[in-house]
Amino acid sequence: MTVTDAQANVDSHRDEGTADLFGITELCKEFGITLRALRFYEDKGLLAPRRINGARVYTRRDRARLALILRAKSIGSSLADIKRYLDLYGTHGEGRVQQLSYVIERTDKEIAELEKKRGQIDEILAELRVINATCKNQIKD
Amino acid sequence: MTVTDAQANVDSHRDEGTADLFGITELCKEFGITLRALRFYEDKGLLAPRRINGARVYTRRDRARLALILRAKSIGSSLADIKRYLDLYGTHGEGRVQQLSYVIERTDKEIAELEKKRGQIDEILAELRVINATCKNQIKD
DNA sequence: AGCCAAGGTAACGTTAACGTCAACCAAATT
DNA sequence: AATTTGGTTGACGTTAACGTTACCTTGGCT
Repeated sequence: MTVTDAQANVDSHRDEGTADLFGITELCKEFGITLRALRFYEDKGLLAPRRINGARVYTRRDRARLALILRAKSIGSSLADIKRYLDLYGTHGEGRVQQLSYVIERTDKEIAELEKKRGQIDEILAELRVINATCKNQIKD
Repeated sequence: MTVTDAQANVDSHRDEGTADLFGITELCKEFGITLRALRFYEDKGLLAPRRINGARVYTRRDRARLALILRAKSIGSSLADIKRYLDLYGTHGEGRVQQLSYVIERTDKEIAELEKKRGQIDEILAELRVINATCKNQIKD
């Protein structure tokens, strides 16, 4: 993931183009989740796909949000956290100064927390590597 | 967290010395968890403190295990995962070759998963930093 | 002896994140 | 026309990880 990739991801959150559209089954298969889960995220306000004749239709923007939801889930964030998190996308770009500074403040905090979490992972990794190395030494004799 | 620290942590999992002992309230306050939670971890087989006259008495080993439990929880591991995880500590050192290679295999897998998780965090971090920088640019005008 | 704080078990309640029906609709196929 | 396919909304069930309440026990203090 390069900086350019990250920029592209962020950009796609602002995309509303009708170019690529996805059905619910399509999206579920792509991300390996169930229909129920995807609808559940919508109930919780994490997604708001268009409706065509009642059926859900997802844009690239929705798809990007879903990707973010799943990434955040995989590192242990709750859906409630993720919702607050998602609100940071989309509103920036044309906001007033007050809005902008709020987003800056929020992202600063989120960044700090994520870095802390990464630190926890590194600690566990260090311990696991010690165990791993110890075993390999033992087996060498 | 240096390599030496990690080694010390792993070592303390093998310590059974009666030197430092802790009561349940003491331990709970130190780690900021409730009595219920600590007892719950015991029910789930993550801890097995000594009993003195019915009351739980924790050793440094138990304390180290608890620290690991909480670290793992903070990055989104379930208690069931953590249990399997904890089994990697303690059995290595005097095991037979078969046991040792099993531990090596398991730690290899866990390490891979943690590194993947770390990658997910880095991706989210990259996106957040883009948003953060964008806002700061906007506000500069 | 009487009491209280700290500890114990047992059992029910709660929240998050879905899974699992059941019943319905609408377009496409046979 | 009937059926299959793919979608919809409830509504209830489930699992994990505790919270909460109720009710004993025990060592220490006065």
